[in-house]
Amino acid sequence: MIQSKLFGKTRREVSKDEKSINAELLIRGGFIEKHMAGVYNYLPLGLKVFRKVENIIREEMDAVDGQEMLMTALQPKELWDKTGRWSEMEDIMYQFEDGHGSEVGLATTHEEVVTELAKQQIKSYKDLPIYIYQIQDKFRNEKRAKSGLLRGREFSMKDLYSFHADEKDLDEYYFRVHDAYLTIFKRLGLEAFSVEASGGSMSKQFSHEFMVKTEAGEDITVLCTECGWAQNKEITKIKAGDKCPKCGVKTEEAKTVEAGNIFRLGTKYSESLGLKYTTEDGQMKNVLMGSYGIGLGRVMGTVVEASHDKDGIIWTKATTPYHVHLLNLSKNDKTNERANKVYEKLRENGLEVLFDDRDISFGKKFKDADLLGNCLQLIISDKQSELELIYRKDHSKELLDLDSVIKKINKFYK
RNA sequence: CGGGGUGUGGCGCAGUUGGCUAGCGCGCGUCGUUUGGGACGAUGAGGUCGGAGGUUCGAGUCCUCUCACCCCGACCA
Repeated sequence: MIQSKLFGKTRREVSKDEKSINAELLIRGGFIEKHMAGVYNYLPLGLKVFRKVENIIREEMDAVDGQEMLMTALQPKELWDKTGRWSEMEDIMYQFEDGHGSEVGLATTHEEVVTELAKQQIKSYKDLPIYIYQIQDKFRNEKRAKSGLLRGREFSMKDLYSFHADEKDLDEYYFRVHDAYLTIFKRLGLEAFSVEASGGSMSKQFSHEFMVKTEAGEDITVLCTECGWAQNKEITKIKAGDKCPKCGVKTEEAKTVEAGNIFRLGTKYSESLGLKYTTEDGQMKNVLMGSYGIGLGRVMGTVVEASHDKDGIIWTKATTPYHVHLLNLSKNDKTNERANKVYEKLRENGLEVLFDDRDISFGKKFKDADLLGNCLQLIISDKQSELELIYRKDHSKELLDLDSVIKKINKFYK
């Protein structure tokens, strides 16, 4: 991408109302713009990161046999009345009359729709188990939107729903998804760990939340640094400083952000919506369900919260918008020509390149490159015939020829 | 939803006890000089001061209502 043509300019300052680190850096970098409280537009650069997050999640959902589909956001009141959640969720659900006298709402989550759909597809034990997911926008009228992408009113979420004949099968799959989630966060470059938490209104059993340590977090987790035991402070009987119930080592408390959450729903929704299947010996039984969510924007915001410095964002290898940010510091025709060739050559080698061709001072280019936070920067100037590869994380640098640069970059992302 | 705060060119801000043509910095346009860590000079464009109503000879400034946004809290599949 040629930076002079990029839709999305960097800014030196951001509205004083934007208090969270993720919102400030993402807005300053031109990744997102705020449309209203808790509602953000994704500009091309932001979408680039978003897609990378999305693809990793998609790959791992496919790997646990999830089938992707897309459900509606606009839904009728009648459906939600069947589970009682129309009135239960009236504070947080956008509900309105459609002008023809029907009451409709924007989905906060999709258990109702997916269960209705499943009723048409699941009739027999032979149809089970089955796993379906979608990546779609959710709407929640949060009383107070805050923390940039971490708590929005409209946000994209991957939600997976599983359907099972018995508890054992549900449990097995639940922990399979649990591990898939850990893989997702690891691939994204986030240090996430799973935490036992309340099932809330979704489930009587423990649910699991996937937490990332950061000051911007809204949750407090009590955890053991030794064996990985962790519980949300809301439910735990262990106080920070107590001995870990599993291994006896002292526990501690940490602020965390919940990047994902998985629930064993059991028969809660199948009962209220009448989702049954026929067993091998001809009985009718309720289907057991699980639901599994990850907020994509929240993940993106969490990466920024967890990985930045005074100069800007430091994207992880998996989330970097471009593999390399090429900075041409020269205004000399010959060097410009060289820069164009380097740009072409990098792209021919399958690399994603952001090329800063703008007619501005070098200082700005450096500042912007650090703010945007691509993992690697590549400098071309009159000063040297070689290229200078800079690692965003620690600003270490090395002088290389083009072929070596390509090798280095490929190795870096491997 | 309770408490607190803020709304003035795109962004950040100043604007005195009500007074003249509403300023400054950044950004943007044009011209010139600059080029290894947010350069400099010249010049130009850009505003119904969040909105509505009121008080007054006169309102960015005072009053009432309203909207939006931020912070703390409550809430949060």
